[in-house]
Amino acid sequence: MQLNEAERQFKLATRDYAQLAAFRRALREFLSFSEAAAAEAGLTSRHYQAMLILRACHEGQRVTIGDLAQELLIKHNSAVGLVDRLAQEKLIVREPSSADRRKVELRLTGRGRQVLAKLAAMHRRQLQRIGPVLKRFFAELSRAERVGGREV
Amino acid sequence: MQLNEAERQFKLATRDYAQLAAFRRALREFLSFSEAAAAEAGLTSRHYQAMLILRACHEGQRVTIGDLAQELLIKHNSAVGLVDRLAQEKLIVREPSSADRRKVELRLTGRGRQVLAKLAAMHRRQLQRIGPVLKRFFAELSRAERVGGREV
DNA sequence: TCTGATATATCGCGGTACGATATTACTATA
DNA sequence: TATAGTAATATCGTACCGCGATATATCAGA
Repeated sequence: MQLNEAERQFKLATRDYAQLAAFRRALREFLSFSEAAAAEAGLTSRHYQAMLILRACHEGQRVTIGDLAQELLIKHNSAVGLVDRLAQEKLIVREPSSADRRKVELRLTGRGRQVLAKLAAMHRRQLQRIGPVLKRFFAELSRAERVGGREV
Repeated sequence: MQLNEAERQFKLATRDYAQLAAFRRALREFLSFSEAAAAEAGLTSRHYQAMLILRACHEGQRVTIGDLAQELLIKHNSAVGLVDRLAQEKLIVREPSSADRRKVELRLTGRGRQVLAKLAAMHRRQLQRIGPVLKRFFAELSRAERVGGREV
């Protein structure tokens, strides 16, 4: 196929596009799995991610709405809405910080931890399944890098 | 930290949650990068993904709206809306199929290919950057798998 | 105590995916 | 060549979610 100027400049051939497309496809499949798994529990993937962040932090540490926003790469007002939804589902509770009364600390409920445990286990298994595919992708990618951006 | 029933059942400790959280964080960072890169060109990440699919297919092959929906893991009515937006931005054109007049074949415009080439190159570089991180994650994950779901 | 910064909350908007449905075109069978 | 059934695309209304703008409460420093 005739390459256009930009494609020549960036040294991209159909094969490279196919490789990138395959990676994105794998990513979509994982995210789609995540949505479906969460949906089984009546949640969204965002809910799962938020709970994961709460559970992953060290004991004694408390995650605030601001922390959550920062970790999820969303604005704090978006995080407020997310926390509203999580609290409504009785997955987490808001606890006003005693040290700084502007802050709201978030804690998983028992139900939250149980739902999360199941979801986390499912995600772990799924990642173990797709791991080899992604490993191969990145191996090819770094090989291409060594020979100057294109396979030989 | 005291583990609840579900966590014991699935053999999950705080460290495992942290690992999963770190992976999701890396994913979010990549997706966020993708959104930002697309936004620079006045597009969304979805636009990029759709164009990537059109460009990745073998020469002579034509992607229809149904194909696009299937590849993007969205419903066909969602794909129609996406194609509307791409066509409005003059990134692709609709071409009624001569073989089956129900179908609409999609083709990248010159502008579409140029924009895509730049975005693809940026994504490729970003993936080369984050590759080592993800490789390490999957290595740890498969190591944990071999010793029975938990690090020793 | 005044001022500016910080943390959370509220409100309305826009984008996008979806379900339901419509429209057009193809295919098979009699 | 009717007719029924299926397939591909399009349309419409709805819902969710992230965001910008703004408000309110609290903290920290001069």
